[in-house]
Amino acid sequence: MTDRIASDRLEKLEALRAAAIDPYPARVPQPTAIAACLEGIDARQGETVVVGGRLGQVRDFGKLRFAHLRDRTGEIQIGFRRDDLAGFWPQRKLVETADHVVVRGELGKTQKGEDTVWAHEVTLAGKCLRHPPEKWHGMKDTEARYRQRYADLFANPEVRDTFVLRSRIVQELRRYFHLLGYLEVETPILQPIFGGATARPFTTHHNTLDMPLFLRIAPELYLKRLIVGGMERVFEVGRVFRNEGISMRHNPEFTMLESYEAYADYRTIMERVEGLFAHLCTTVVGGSKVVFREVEYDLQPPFQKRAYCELLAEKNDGLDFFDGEAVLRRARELELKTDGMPLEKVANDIFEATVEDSLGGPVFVYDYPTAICPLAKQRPDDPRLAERFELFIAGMELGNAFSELNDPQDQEARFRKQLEHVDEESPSELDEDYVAALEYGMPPAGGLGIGIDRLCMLLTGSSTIRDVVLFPLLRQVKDVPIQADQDAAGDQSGEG
RNA sequence: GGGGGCGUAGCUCAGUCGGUAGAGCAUCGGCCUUUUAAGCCGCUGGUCGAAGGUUCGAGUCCUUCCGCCCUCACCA
Repeated sequence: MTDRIASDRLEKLEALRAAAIDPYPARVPQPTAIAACLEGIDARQGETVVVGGRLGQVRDFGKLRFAHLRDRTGEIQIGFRRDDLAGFWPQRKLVETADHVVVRGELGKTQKGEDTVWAHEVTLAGKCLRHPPEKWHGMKDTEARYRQRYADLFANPEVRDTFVLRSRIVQELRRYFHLLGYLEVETPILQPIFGGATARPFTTHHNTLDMPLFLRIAPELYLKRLIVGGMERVFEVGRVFRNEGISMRHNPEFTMLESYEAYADYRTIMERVEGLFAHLCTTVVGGSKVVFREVEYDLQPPFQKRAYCELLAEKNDGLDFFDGEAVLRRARELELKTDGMPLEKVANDIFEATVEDSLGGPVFVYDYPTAICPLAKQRPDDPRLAERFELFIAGMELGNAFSELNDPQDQEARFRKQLEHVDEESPSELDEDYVAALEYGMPPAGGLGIGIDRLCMLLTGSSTIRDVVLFPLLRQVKDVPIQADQDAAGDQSGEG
């Protein structure tokens, strides 16, 4: 038996059909949520209920069998007694672990006092044809878990808990912005010019327009066009795509929150971020403390605030970001690449190499050098610095925010400067339409970007991004054992 | 892309020095009306990731390839 369709389960399927039982009926009795059945159950003994879900381990005593039934809301034991199930009894063994069933029965208890639905009518709702993962160890193989998340989800309940939590995090994040009067919007994912971040894009092509397109690396430039248009407070939660490496912190497509608020600056946005974390702590986390990679973090605002250049100097023997010679010297010490790179990028690499990992946080790192912030407004008192901050927690960059540059001439000049060092990560052309938008006048505004996946990692205690992404990108394979054996599985081709 | 590790039954895993391919669970058969990792008895189940090589003999040693994980690089 090398095929993954279990032959014994196929035989049962055929036996069911022979007994005129549809293993995949179009309609079944509508079940009520198991959690609702459990509510006040002690006062409801003998009440008839209908529950539905996937069948757990069956414990067979000949004329009596037990199994647990799980739906999205909870789990309850089902008791199958021969004397109550004259019609179903001959077929009882054709319905087994991992099948979907709907059971009509009465609420009761076992001799040991466990809440149980004593079945009077059993309807097979969907037959499972594959061997389910092992009952005790669950599904451990990480590759199989990611490739077959559907099995991971029912074999490992904590996986589902994580994604329920993720859903609630996003829901509460939306609610937080709605309460502040923000409007949720959607902007193009297919973009003729990519911008708003530094990253290699995915490329695609529109046939009818015969036009090359990029999958967005950030929604930033479109959202700020909306600020020009007078929408004043907008946010978007959406997928962005970066054609880069995969790691515990990186998936090629990930979810980003971006928000823009007119008449705000980066100080306002710091308050917004602190308010967001406070909101998430009370509504989702149930406290301000989270444990991530065995370290506890307290997310109670206010957060620590540290100046970028100070941190750089602290960790690098007083290094001055703007002292080119010292920067190159230090970069060589750290064995960082320097050839052909702009000095500010080298200096920032030093920052990332020496400072970031030590930022347990939560900490706002603020006032980044303007040279590495092409979309942020300069500090009026020191144009070398930009009004920008990033939020670090657990050494991870979780958020990025700035006072948005709204001077169209300055913006165009900075775009032109970017084009001097063209590489795969830089836009290939100047986004003239964005400059045109700014020329119509954008109010001063504060903008924010938060990596939702990383936020979820932190709040769910998941050490890898793949545990908060339902279907992380994996290399496609044709010949691993996970694929059904064509011969044994019959005609499995295509989905029509 | 660089470095390290791993891949054995449907699932979770052993497999010693190179010498007949193993266990538990699941499945199947038998007993059992209060179990909950049910229990007891019996059976079945293998392309040892793939290909090649060394050897009388390879799960084990060598080479190449595939996949996953970890780590570094880059980013959020």
